[in-house]
Amino acid sequence: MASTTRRRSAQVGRPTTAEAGILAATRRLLVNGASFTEMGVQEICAEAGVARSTFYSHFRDKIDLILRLTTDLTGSAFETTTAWEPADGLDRLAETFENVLRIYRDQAPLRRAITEVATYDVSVREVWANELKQFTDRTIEMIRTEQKAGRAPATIDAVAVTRVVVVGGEQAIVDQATAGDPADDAVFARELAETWWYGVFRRPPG
Amino acid sequence: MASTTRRRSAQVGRPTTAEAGILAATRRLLVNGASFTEMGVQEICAEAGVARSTFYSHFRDKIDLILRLTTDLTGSAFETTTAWEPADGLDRLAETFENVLRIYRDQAPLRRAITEVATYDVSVREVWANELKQFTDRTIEMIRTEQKAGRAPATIDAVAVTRVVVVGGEQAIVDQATAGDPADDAVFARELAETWWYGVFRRPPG
DNA sequence: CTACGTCCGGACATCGCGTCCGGAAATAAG
DNA sequence: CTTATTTCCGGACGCGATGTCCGGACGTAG
Repeated sequence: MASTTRRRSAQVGRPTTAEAGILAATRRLLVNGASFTEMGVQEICAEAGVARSTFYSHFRDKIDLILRLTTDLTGSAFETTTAWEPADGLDRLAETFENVLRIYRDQAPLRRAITEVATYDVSVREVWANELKQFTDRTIEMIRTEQKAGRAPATIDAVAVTRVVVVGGEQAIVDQATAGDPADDAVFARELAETWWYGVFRRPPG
Repeated sequence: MASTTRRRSAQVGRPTTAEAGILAATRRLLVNGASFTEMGVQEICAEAGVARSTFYSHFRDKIDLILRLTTDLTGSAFETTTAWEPADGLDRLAETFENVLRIYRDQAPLRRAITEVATYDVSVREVWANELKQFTDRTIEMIRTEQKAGRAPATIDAVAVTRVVVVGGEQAIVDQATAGDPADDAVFARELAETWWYGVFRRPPG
């Protein structure tokens, strides 16, 4: 419980508070390739130079920790992608994916951890699905607009194709960011952009 | 150690051996929506009506169990997809995806469990990646063939676009199979097929 | 009957989790 | 300086799950 009469310690604090230390240590361990599921609280605390009991006075459990970490990557990638719209054209779409890929490379370990936990924990899965939802909604809207303007075939099922685009695209980007060579990022981004462009937004009329 | 003088029991055996019982029980629990990571050995044995010690005389640990389960879905989906080739055209591709979706719906719980464990266990991840590899290799080959025949643009980077197609496509199918309405399967399959067809195999020349 | 293989049931050590508490250290208020 | 308050340490505790081990029951094949 925070005091009402005192300001919280470490106001501009050099002596990094334990909570921030734990967050940073976890990120560090993830960057080093550790699996979040398999790393213990003990291990995290050792890396943070903090007592194990201190961990539990800041986080309810490991799920709470990963959820707190999730907050850090709100926006960024989503903002980048949602800035693009069909009128910007194919080249700008490829550029957008290249930027997203850059962001994903930075955040890769953390994103990996989140999807990792999301596969078996409901609360994390829900948080993550919600992050994707805003993106899904926007894509559906964009496709419908293109259809009304006659630039995309009216026969496209916007909802179904959005599943292909968002779910599939996200996974492909994650895969490239984790397993692919950074030198190939530009080529990959271009291919992803062209596939979507000619396969969806400018698909030839049936 | 198996006897050399006696044949192994249960040769055609009705009295279902404990091992098969455990395998079946695990599958049953997965179908009921349980998370493999979160279900204990105790739980599995209770469902199988088997002593916990018996589990360990058949499986080294839970990873061994999931690996043994993986064997069950060799082929099937892969065989179905690799049967298709570009000469068969768009309609047949849509049909193929519909079939794959049917298979995935049957195997969904097991596949979910495997990808679940694959996110944090190396051995499972390797086995799974190897399953996908044969599919990846074939796709790259198909695209190159189309390029040589002048039916697909020579500018396509076969390796990069295959990542988009295989990794992204697999995930989209899994998502539709787990979260999508079965009634929408045909529409989804059609959209996936058209996206690939016009976005990759028959992408307009740059 | 005997040898063998399979399974049960329970004991055991071990480990990680989450809780709890007394006390040290640092810091701000009086 | 003294005191109150916050933060953290360090360790104890109970709990549940893991993986190992063993004695013995049971059925079956020689």
